[in-house]
Amino acid sequence: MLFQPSEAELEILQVIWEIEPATVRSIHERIAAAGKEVGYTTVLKQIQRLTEKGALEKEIVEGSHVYRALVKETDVKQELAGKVMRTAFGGSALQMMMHALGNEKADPEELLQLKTWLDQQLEK
Amino acid sequence: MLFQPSEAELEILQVIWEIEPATVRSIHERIAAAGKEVGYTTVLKQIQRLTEKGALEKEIVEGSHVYRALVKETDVKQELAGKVMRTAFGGSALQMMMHALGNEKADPEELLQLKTWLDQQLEK
DNA sequence: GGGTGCCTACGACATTTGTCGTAAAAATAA
DNA sequence: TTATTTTTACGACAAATGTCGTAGGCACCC
Repeated sequence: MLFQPSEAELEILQVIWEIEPATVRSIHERIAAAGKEVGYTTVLKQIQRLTEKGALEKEIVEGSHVYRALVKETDVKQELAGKVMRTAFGGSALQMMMHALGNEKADPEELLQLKTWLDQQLEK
Repeated sequence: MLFQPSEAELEILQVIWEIEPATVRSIHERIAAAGKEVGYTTVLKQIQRLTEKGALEKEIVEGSHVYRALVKETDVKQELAGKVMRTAFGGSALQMMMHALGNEKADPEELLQLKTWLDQQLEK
């Protein structure tokens, strides 16, 4: 089974996918910049756990520790979205979609892109 | 903040939304029928916790206990889908969509329905 | 009235999560 | 070479989760 990160773990993974290879400090800074105030050692601990679980690998380059993801962003996200769709929306992408956009009026730009993608899918 | 059920809790909520008002036994049976083997008291415990948390209410009708949901299906699901969209897909419904359908070739029927809904959205 | 069974109430546990604090190790600055 | 500042390694904890086991209650059957 593919790796299913917890919330805090996913947050860290996202940063790593973006700036990989990353140091604990750089990751902590990103998280902080995103408005989430959490201690440095808290982030470190999560990173260590992710490494234990095999989702990250640590490499020591000239004394400093840098981390890289061992799980692919697409795979993890596909697993996540797929699981939600299956367990909460009976496997219906449409249902999931409607609930996701629900009340908030969807961004027109998004809708157009979605339409483009959809037309493409229908052609096949 | 809206109620955010854990996995096991959501599974029970789904059954209740469907057959409400429900008894512990009927819920347990549904879960079992769906292929998830879990003890009767396990389900009971989850139901009691959901009730404590205010997601369900218990009524005693002629000696037997029946439960009803106090949280709306739409609200809970909107919260869930919205949260995933925001935290994992940067708020992009399109991204979530593509990952959800990802590898598996999407069901044409689904895609058509989605298209219909989409066109409707675009008109507004 | 006593036995048999289903139901509910409760507590217990092992795990997982999210967060830190502290101490040891390393790297830097003085 | 000593202070000082960073970093890393490890527990430690409380809360949440998923699962049961056990003990009482009640209802029904003979």
